[in-house]
Order: sequence, then structure tokens, then C-alpha cells
Amino acid sequence: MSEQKKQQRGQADRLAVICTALRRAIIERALLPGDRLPEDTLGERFGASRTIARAALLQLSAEGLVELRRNRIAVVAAPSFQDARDIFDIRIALERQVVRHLAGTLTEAQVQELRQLVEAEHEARHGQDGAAIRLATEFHVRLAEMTGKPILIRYVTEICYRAGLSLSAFARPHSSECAVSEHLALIDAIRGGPALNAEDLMEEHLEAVASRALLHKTGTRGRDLMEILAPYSGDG
Amino acid sequence: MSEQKKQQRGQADRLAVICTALRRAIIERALLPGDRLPEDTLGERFGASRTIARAALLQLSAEGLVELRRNRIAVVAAPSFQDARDIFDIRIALERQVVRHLAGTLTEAQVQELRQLVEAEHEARHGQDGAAIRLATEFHVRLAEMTGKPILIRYVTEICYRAGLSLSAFARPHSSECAVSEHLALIDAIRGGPALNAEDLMEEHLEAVASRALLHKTGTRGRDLMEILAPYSGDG
DNA sequence: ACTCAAGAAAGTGTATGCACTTTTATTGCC
DNA sequence: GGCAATAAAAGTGCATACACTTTCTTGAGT
Repeated sequence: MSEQKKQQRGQADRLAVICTALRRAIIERALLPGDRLPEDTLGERFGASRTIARAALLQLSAEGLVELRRNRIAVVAAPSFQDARDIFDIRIALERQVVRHLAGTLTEAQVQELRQLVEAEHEARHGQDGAAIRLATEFHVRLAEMTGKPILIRYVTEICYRAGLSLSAFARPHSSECAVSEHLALIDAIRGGPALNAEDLMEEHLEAVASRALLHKTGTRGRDLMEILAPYSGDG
Repeated sequence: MSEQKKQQRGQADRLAVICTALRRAIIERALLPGDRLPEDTLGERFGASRTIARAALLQLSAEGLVELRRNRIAVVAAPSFQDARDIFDIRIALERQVVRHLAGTLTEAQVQELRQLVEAEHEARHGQDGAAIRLATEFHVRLAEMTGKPILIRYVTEICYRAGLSLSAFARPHSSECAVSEHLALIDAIRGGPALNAEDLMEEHLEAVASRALLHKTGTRGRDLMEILAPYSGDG
């Protein structure tokens, strides 16, 4: 109708942008448990007002990645050891379901895509630490997405991020959380169909990740949010 | 410091109050899938501004009970049939975990509390329809709470509410979703310990609820929100 | 009657302002 | 110097204002 675009500025859903950026920063361990997330700093970084930043924090708090305390600055959630264990138990239950639905149904294209993801993981292992962890998570998320079940996808994605955060809290710095070979074996088992018991393999894999990682505890505080988030301000 | 209490009005966390009220209204089928939830009406009903109402809707949307569409009025979520099925699959997986952790560990006091809940269910069956459904859900939630695992509690609670909403969308009006006798058998099986295979009993129970209910579809639109919410405005 | 195009009404998206709380810095006292 | 009292700064909680979008209403043209 109108010829000029005027100032229709707000359509890019900055809420989702902030959430995505923060999730990624958390999973890549740029943001660590306990790190402070002031609303105005967040808003400033993403060119939005406190209103949006606040909504993003509420959203992430619902996902268990951020802790919101009344009248206090929000912080990245710091799951307890018991929380971490419980998160992995739930994750196992959910991902078993993914594998069950997927067993014997993967197309060649899907197998190819998954293998490429694992390949990327392998590459990233020698470079940035954060990227490898993110790609390992992405592998599990993509697997869930292939079920085409929106609710399952949502829960698996969320629990994967929470698991990533838990590892961030307890894993030792350079532990190789997700062995590439395990992911490859998983792909083959799922492709093979129910007979190969891919479900059990998935459980073993996740159990291995958990026990490999949940050994000693690290801690960090008081770093500069603006600086940490700089690489995440662009598109997700 | 100051002697007068002044206007320190906002400490009651009205956000939580609204969320609780809406969850309950949804589970009791006072609010049905598709029902509109305008921010200002909601705020007015609970004596808060749109800001709070909006935050509540965002929270409930994260829990899958409310659907938020850009520039459009929020509505109670309307899960698809496939969604409903997936929700029950996830619910089964999670509640199996609850039962596994609980088997053989219930104290007499806990058994007593659960039996009282089932008794209340039984009573409610003859009166208001909504109350019976709510109490049935509460039984499962209390069970989860007895594990003492915060994360598991959170997910089970959420999935129970989503399951309730799904039933609301697809169950025929006066179907007896949760048979009281099944709940009693469940208590006994869990109390008995692992040998009795309470896990499988829970799965059977939930499967029965799902298949009993997911048969035909109902639909409703355009009712008066202020009126529906009147009984939920007080404390939860 | 039937369409459909204004215009009005209802509702959302978001920035901003102000009251209040928490945290941090400062200053005076010992 | 150590340390509490206190003032300044930083930050949250929430209502409100205004631009924009969607939805409803109405009435002219056919």
C-alpha cells in the first residue's frame, strides 16, 4: 500500500535473535555458569531496549539456561551436580525415543548430512574449543529434527542445551565430550534398523559422555559481558 | 528504615499468580484450545498491567500451553493429534523414570498422602468435571515431586499439563480419564519395589488414558474470558 | 442482497520513565 | 589501617505512551 517503507523497524524478532545468541554463547562456553546478564547491557549489545532483553531472559529462564532472581541481576544458570546427573537421565530417555522412531528409516541424504556434521566436528576438534562442543550438540539436535515430531524436537533440543551447560559447569577444560567415532557408530546403528539396538548404543554413548565429564568442578566469575558477546551479536 | 510501608506493592509476584491461574483454568477445561487471551483483559482481571500479562503469556508459551503469534492475540494452544500422541510418549518415558526412582522407597506417610489424593479424586468424580481432571494430574505431579529431583519434577509437571491440554482438545466430554483404581494399583506397585514392575504398570496406565481419550475431536471458540477466569482470580 | 473498501476499534511491539532495591564506593571514626 | 555508616551508582519491577497491525464495522456502489 504505502510506497515508502517508513520505520517498520521491529519485524526481525530481536527476541529470538538474543535468545539464539545467548544459547550459543552458553553452549560454546563463552558464557559460563554464574556470569551476570544485566538487562541493559544485553539490550545495548543487540540494539534493543531492556524490554526485549528482559523477555529474552524470561524465555531462557524457562529453558533452564538462565537463573532469574527477584530484584537481582540475572545469571547464567549453575546446575548442581545432582541436576547434571538428572538432566542426563532425562536426556537418555528422550534420545532413546528419537532413535526408536528413526531406526531403519533414515534416507541416504539424511545419513550423508549426519556424516558431514560429524566430519565438521572432527575438523573443529583441532581448532576452537567451543565450536566442537556446539557441533556435537548439533548432531543430536539434527537427529531429533529428523523425527519430524515438533514436541520431541523441542524437548530434546532444550535438554541438549542444558546438558551442554552442565558439562560447562563440571567437565574439565579440554575433555573430548563427544567422541567422533561414537557418533559414526550411532549413525550406522540407526541406519541398520531396530535389530542393531541403536537405542542401547545411544544410551551407552550418552552415559559415556556424562561419566567422562562429570568428574571435577570448575568455577568462574566477573567477566566482561560486552566483550564475551561481541562475536555473537551478528546473525546466529 | 522508613516507618510507613509506603507503596511497596509489587512483591507478590503477580506473574506467578497469573501463570498458576491460567494453568489451572486450562487443566480444568475452563479455558479450551483456541480461546483468546488478550493481554489487557488478562492484566485487568488480575490487577496488573499488560507488562505482567505479557510476561505470563511468554512463560506459558514456553511451556507449550499458549500459542503466541506475532501481532496477533495469544490463544490457548491447540495441539494436533500427532502432538498429543508425542506428548504421551514423552510423558511415558519421563514417568517411567519417576517410578524407577521411587520404587520401594516410599514412606508410609507418602503412601498415605497419595491415597488421600486418590480419595479426593474419587469424591470429585461425582461433582465438578474439572476438579477430577485436576486432581488426577496432581497425583502424577505429586509422585514426581517425591523423587526430590527438581529438573525431573519440572519436566513431568510440564508434560502432565500439556497432556491435560491434549485431552481437552480430543477427549470426549465426560470420559473418565484416570481411573481411580489404576492409581491405587500404581501406589501399591511402587511401594512394593522393583520386583512388581511398577514401571510397566505406569506405562500401561498412561497408554490406557491416551487410547481411552484420543478418539474424537471437539471444538469451541469465542467465549468470554473475564467470565471464565472469575473463579481463578483469587489465590491458586 | 452482495461485495469490498475505507475508517474505527481493538490489540500488539517496544521504548521510556520513575519508584524501588541491591551493590558499590566513600567517608568519618576509632 | 580497619571498619561500619552512608551516600552514590547500578540495576530491576512495572506502568504507561505511542507507533503499528490486525480485526471489525459500516456504508456506497453494483
